[in-house]
Amino acid sequence: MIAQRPNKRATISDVAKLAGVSISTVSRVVNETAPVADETVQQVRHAIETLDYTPHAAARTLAGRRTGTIGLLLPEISGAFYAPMLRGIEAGALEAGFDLLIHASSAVLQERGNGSLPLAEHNVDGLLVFTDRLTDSEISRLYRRGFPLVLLHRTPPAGLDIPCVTFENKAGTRRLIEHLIIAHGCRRIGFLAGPDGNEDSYWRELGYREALAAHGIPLDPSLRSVGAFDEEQAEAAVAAWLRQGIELDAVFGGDDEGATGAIQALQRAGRRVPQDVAVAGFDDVPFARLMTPPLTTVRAPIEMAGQQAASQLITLIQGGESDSSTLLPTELVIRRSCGCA
Amino acid sequence: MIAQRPNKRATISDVAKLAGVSISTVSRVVNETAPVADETVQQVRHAIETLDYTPHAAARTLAGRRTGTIGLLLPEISGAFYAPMLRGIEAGALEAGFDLLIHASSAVLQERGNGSLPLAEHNVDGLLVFTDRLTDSEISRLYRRGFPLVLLHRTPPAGLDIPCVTFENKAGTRRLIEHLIIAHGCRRIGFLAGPDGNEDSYWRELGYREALAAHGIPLDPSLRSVGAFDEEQAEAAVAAWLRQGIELDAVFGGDDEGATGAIQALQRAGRRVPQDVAVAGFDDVPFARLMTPPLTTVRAPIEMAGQQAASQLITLIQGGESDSSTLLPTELVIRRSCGCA
DNA sequence: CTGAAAGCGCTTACAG
DNA sequence: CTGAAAGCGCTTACAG
Repeated sequence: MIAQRPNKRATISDVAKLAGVSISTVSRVVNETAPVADETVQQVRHAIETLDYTPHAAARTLAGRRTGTIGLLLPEISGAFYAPMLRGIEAGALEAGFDLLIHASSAVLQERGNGSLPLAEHNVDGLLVFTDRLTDSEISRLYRRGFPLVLLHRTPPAGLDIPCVTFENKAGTRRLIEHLIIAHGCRRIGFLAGPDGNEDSYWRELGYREALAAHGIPLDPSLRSVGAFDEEQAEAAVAAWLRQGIELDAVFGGDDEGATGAIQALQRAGRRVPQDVAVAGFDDVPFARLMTPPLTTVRAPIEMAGQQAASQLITLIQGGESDSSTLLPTELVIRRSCGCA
Repeated sequence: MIAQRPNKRATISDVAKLAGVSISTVSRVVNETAPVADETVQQVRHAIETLDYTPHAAARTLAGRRTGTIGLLLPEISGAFYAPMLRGIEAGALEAGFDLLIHASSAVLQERGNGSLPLAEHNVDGLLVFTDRLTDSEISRLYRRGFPLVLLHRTPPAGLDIPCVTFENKAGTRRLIEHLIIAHGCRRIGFLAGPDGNEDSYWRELGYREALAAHGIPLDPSLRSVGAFDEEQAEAAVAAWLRQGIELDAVFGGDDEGATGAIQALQRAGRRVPQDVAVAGFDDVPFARLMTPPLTTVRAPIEMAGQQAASQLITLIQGGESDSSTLLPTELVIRRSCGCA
């Protein structure tokens, strides 16, 4: 068993005393916020070292009115999607010297017992919002307070000029579906939608429709189901199609997880992929190329999206201007699951 | 272009004024830290609501000497390993009402320009350390200050009584290797070590050796290479074995990423898995069961490890006692890559 | 280049 | 049950 023994820490006054200067001067050498005589700097530095002094973040925040931290609101941490996204956000935050506070709870911005919000104006200087859990009205409230906000994969509520960064979902999907149509002659292409209300999915569906329309293929509503960007749900959806005897020559999984589930269902039912049914995804998650067959998909710059979102947020925090909306390019990645050799 | 317009916020004094009470009273109703007359409570609550008041975290921290936040130090965010680990840590933190601050930089605990540490005594109440980047001496320094610390996948520097949580690496690996030996008659089993100095890998190697010894199989040093828990490095290592004409009837990838690389190298060289060479991993990452062939591996309770580590840290922070070391059980997961049907 | 002082927004004894 | 006051450890005008 281990118990903790508390311990006194050096403060700015201790340093000032030891160095024989005022705390203002210590603050100045620590922050390089005003010129200080060389000799004085040396004394202060030495005192800092011998006392192992480290400034107290909360005191700084309170006195200086900034936390040096950005917050991230996530729906939940799972799936291959998150690692690259977090890496990008971390990179964006760090390169500007900001810390990252994350909240993946489903109850985010729910009040806590003590009445404070888990992630709000006071522990972060701004918020990156990637979740449907935050309602439009909560977003409005923060926005009206002038609190810096950047949305990921989600457009702002009507009338609010909040920056958002998303992928070029529609064009990417359209290119993918057209490849299926043109190169592989597919005409009955199943579409697996994402979770309800998901905007990425909304645009992908538009791209899907455009591709069909452009090639004179009528839209068949029975070819639409919900995979929810979830392997299991996608598998169930495709299994249901198969059970109902719905003819398919391809299925677009909505994302790579959905494609994975689709492949499972197909193979389980004895269909060969891609010989009997082509399958394609979206994201190009690290595992996509390792699947059997390797997955044809649309590469989304997930990491870059995270980094850009973080950078934009920090620009806003620092009083700068930010683009109101960023659409990151996507790229078709052709592998074998579509039928290409 | 979007620019930010700042905005005034209500403070505890505003609330006190509006409610016609002192700030002490407001503090008491907000924190439920002392009995307050019902009527007063109502007035204060009402004032809080009309002013949309939210306590300032930094002020609370400064006055109350706690941040309500735990920090996490990671080497880098990548691989299928991280999502479950983060999920567990988040869960552990949240259930105790703590926030999570993460740092995945390689330069962690490196001083910043302003002399403050990115993650230290002042922005967090305790630290979860899962990285080799933090040297033993840095850990000692924090420990000596009485700063709550919990180590993940790493034992404390000699003499320091710091709690750590790890997997049952040795026993799990031994069971796995014995399965290869007993069920599949393997005798020339390649071992792919993790990154240099990695403790998980160290124990897995001991388990590997024990298994061989228990079955009278001599240790062949040429059967050891470094995969670094990385797909590409593992692939290169196995490719090198093949090129050198080293005979193998199985390879243990060190972890699932390593196993993935091994399978790639083997298949690329025309060897069938598992008919020609069996392959096994460690972790049972979400994708393991989806690989071709489905991967035989050792299931590590990654998410639980994260949660336990967070809980233990919070126990320490709250002045409680914590186990000095937690060894989480692992479980053999037999699929097809070992040769089982 | 340097210091004294006010103030950031809270919590927490101390009185009553 | 309630308030006045000190103090948490800094930053930042204001003087000099």
